[in-house]
Formats: sequence, structure tokens, C-alpha cells
Amino acid sequence: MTDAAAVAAMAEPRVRMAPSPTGYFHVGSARAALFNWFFARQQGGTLVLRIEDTDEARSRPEWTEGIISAMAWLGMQADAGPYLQSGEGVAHQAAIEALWSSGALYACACTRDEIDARVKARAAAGDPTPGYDGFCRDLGLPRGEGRALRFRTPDAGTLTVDDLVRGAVEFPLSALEDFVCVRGDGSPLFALANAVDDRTMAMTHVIRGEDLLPSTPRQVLLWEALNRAEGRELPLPFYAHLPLLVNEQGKKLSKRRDPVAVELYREQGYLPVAFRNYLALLGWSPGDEEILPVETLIERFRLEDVQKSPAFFDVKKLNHFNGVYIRMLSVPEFIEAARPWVDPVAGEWAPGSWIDPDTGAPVVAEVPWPPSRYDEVRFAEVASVAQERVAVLSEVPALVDFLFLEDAPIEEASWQKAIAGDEAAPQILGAALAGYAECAWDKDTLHAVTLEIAETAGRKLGKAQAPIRVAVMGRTTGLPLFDSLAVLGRDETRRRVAAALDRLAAAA
RNA sequence: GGCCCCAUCGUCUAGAGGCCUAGGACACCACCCUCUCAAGGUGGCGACACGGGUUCGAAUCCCGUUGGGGCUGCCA
Repeated sequence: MTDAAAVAAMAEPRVRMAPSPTGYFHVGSARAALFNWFFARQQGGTLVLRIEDTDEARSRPEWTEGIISAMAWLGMQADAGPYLQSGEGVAHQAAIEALWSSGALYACACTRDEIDARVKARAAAGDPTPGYDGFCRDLGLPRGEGRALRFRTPDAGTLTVDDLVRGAVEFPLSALEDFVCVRGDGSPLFALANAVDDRTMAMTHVIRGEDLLPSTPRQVLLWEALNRAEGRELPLPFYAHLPLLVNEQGKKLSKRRDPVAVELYREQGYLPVAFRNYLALLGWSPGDEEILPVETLIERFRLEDVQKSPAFFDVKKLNHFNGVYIRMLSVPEFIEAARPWVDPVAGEWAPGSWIDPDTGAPVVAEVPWPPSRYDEVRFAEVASVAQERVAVLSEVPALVDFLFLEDAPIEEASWQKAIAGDEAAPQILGAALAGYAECAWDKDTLHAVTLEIAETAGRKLGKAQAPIRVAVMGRTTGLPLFDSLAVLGRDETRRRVAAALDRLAAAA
């Protein structure tokens, strides 16, 4: 039977996502979770969430909550769990007993230093075999406090892992050392806990990152030993190892130097649908069209089509996707989505937080305006023109700040370029001050009046609007000027133009 | 060092022996549109790592080389 046929014959696939609680949700885990989720939804299977917290020293209960909420943000929900691996202790201990009784395990009294010393000595003698040498293998040491339990691996032969993504991968058993699977304190290590949990939770497919491929032979060996020791023949799950997510150097995304926390992207103003859509394209392709509803993604997803080579996590493309999704929002939806960034009271996080593209470090700006000056109605009036101009929600505050700050937030570079550096600026600003005094206050009239000012100054409108824009809005770029002035109001607009004129006079 | 994986534009990918003069998307460049900036439109630049086979025919199959990566812990 082919793999595809086997999958088709499987009545109810059971898959799992098994992150370790490290304080945040890693984008690599998110991508693996997504592919598991796609597979489960498409096949009518079950997705179980299992928190791999056997490393007690590095686990904290509250981290689990973060993983679940990040999953929920991405619109993914597990069908079962969360199970804590640490809660499976009884099953783990039973497995250890069975394995010990069957002779699959032996106690080892070697310390890390002793093992390293022997490896070194061997290397010096010309034997490059690395790892544990099986020193305690036939010593018949009894179990005891401080003694780890090692798995007796076969000395020869080949173990083949049939991977749904990579095909048959062969591992020479001679290179596989007797690995530790129970700590000196009696607690199980990853490989054992993982295999036991996959058995008790009846997993049919193990879909995970490629970094786990080298540890698969150990888990297969353990699985088979467990079949013998427990006297129940459980079928091995199908394995599918997903390509790694890498940075621009082609190296595995690392916590230290890459922005890997899903939470960071949420706080920066990425839409979950956009983020999820982008994630889906890392190592897989639905075809020429890339921006697709999740139903379509689920329908088209095939494990067999997953790419084998690593994928670079490209924030630029993510930004584009996010911009597209933002523009797909209705204006009310956009207002709602932007609320946390513009409304100082509703804000769950500081407006203006983003990830520095160079350092990858999160940057959090001051709350740009006090709650007393925020006006939701005014924001709503410029929302549609702001919506077209942002790729991430955290860009919104800088676009609308001129509405909520006491004075124009004048950027020095803009001032120098458009006002101080333009000899026609005083004339244009003066004309604006006068021209805006009496005219009707709507965007079309403002356009017409300003056009006249430009013509009088012998300028194209594009050039002539710059000093006014900077005087009122603070920057040479931003929302359309006349829409903005219309919302800001006649008095405030003229006050700011006059202020710019004063500053110019003071400088002269 | 040992074991394993990988190799199509800068990036994500389409491609399962002839449909490929290698398609799409992001980025980049130019032009158009335009009150700035975006968005949008049009066009452009740009890849089968290399060497051997197999075949009438290879991006697609095989071998080797080179390059990159992962693992190598009483972490997961």
C-alpha cells in the first residue's frame, strides 16, 4: 500500500502539536501547528495539543496560556487537550518499568566528564566515533538514585524512516549511541515521553520540524521496544518532517537574534488572517494565487506537496500580505482593528510599537497623545484614507497624530526641506492663512483655493502644498492634505499656519 | 569529526522527461495615475550550483563534486 493510500484508508487521523512552553509562541511552532491543523481539518481528523513540559526547570504553567491564546489569535483550536506531558507521569513510569523488565534499558553511572574524556581519548587513538561508548552496557548495574537509564541500541543494521515529505530516510544503526531516556532522578526524557504520549494518545501522524528528524530513529526504536515490552502491537505513526524556517543567513530561526514570537507580530499590528496566510506559504504552495481564504488553503493542502528545503521568513512579503488584508477590511472593521493602536484608553498595548527591521528588537513608542485629546469621531473621518496607506496597524498613529496633538508634530527634516528650504514658503503660507479665512470648509473648496494659491506662486499644486502640509501635519508625507484639513477645522488649521509663519519670522 | 537533510530568479515558490524561449508572488527599477505618501495599472531586471551519466529528448531520473543547513545534552 502506498503512503497516500494508507492515509486515505485511515478512518480518523489523529495529529498533534507539541510545543514546549518557553514563554512565547515560536513562529516555527505556529507553522507546524498550522500544517497539522490544515491536515486535521481536511481529513476530518483530530488535532491534540500537548505541552511538552518535561524539562521542569525551564517550564512555567502560565506559558501554556500564552500558547493557547496565540493559537486562538491565529484562528486555530485544538480538538483535544491541552495535555501536559508532565501530567502523563503514570504512563511514563509504567513504560519505564516495562522497558526495564524487558531488558531494553540499562543503568549507567558515567558522568558527562567521563564520557567526554573517553571520547577524547578515542579520538586521540584515531577512532572518530563520537558519543557514548556503551561503557556500562554489560555491567549489570542496578537502578539507583543518580543513575540514568540508557536504551540498548542495535549495533548494526539500518533503520528506515518513511517520511511523508522526504521519502525513505536511512540511518545506520552503528552510528546510534545508547541514548539516555530516563534521568538519574527517574524522570523521562523527551524521546521517551514523546513516544509514550504518542502511543497513549493514538497519534497516526507526526508532523513536525525537520530538526526532529535525527531523533526519529530513537523514537522508532523506543516504539518497537514498547510494543514488545507491553505486549501490544501499536502501528507506528506516519512521520512528516517540515522544512525549517530560517533567517537571511539561512540559519534556523533563533530566539536570541530573530523576531520569533508570534505575540510580537500581533502587537505590531499584523492581522491574524494575513499572518496565517503568509505562514501557509512557507514550505508549501497552493498555486499561482497566494492570497486565499483559509477554506481553500485547507482544501488544497497536501503533505506530499510540502517543500523539502528550508524557507526564509520574509517580513517584507508578510507586510505586503498584511496590507492587502487591511485593505480588504470594511472601514468599520478597520476602525475596530486599529482601535488598540489609536485609542489610548482602549489600547491593550502602547500605540506605536513595532519591530526594528535591523535589530529585530521590539520598539515601543510613547503613547502619542493623551486620552483627553483622542476623538474617535475624528479618527473615523480619516479612517478610510488611512486604511489605504498602512501595511501594519502600528503605522496608523503616525498618520493621524496631527489630529490629536496640541500642535503640529513637526519633523525637523520636513521643516527644513519644505519650509526653511523653500523661498516661496512664506508667500504660500501667508496666502493660505488669508485664503482659508473665509472659504467654505470642505475638501473640494480647499483643493480649489490651494490650487489658486499655487498658481499665483507659479507652482504646481504638488510642490505648493508641501509647506502647508508640514505646517499643519508636520511631515512631507501622510494623509491627503485636503481631507485632513477638512477634519482638523478652519481655526486649528489657520493657527498652525500662523505658528509656522511666526517660527519663520523668529528665525529670520 | 560522525550521522542526516537540502539545492529553480535576491526571497517564497510553480515545475513529477518533451506543454519551459522555465510560470506566479514579494522585493527592486522605469513609466502611468496623482495635492504628498501610499494604493492601483503597465513594463523591466532576474534562476534550473557544477561535472558526469541514462534518454531521441532532462530543471525534472542516477552518480559524483561543491555549497548550505540540522542533529550530535541526564533540552525539547
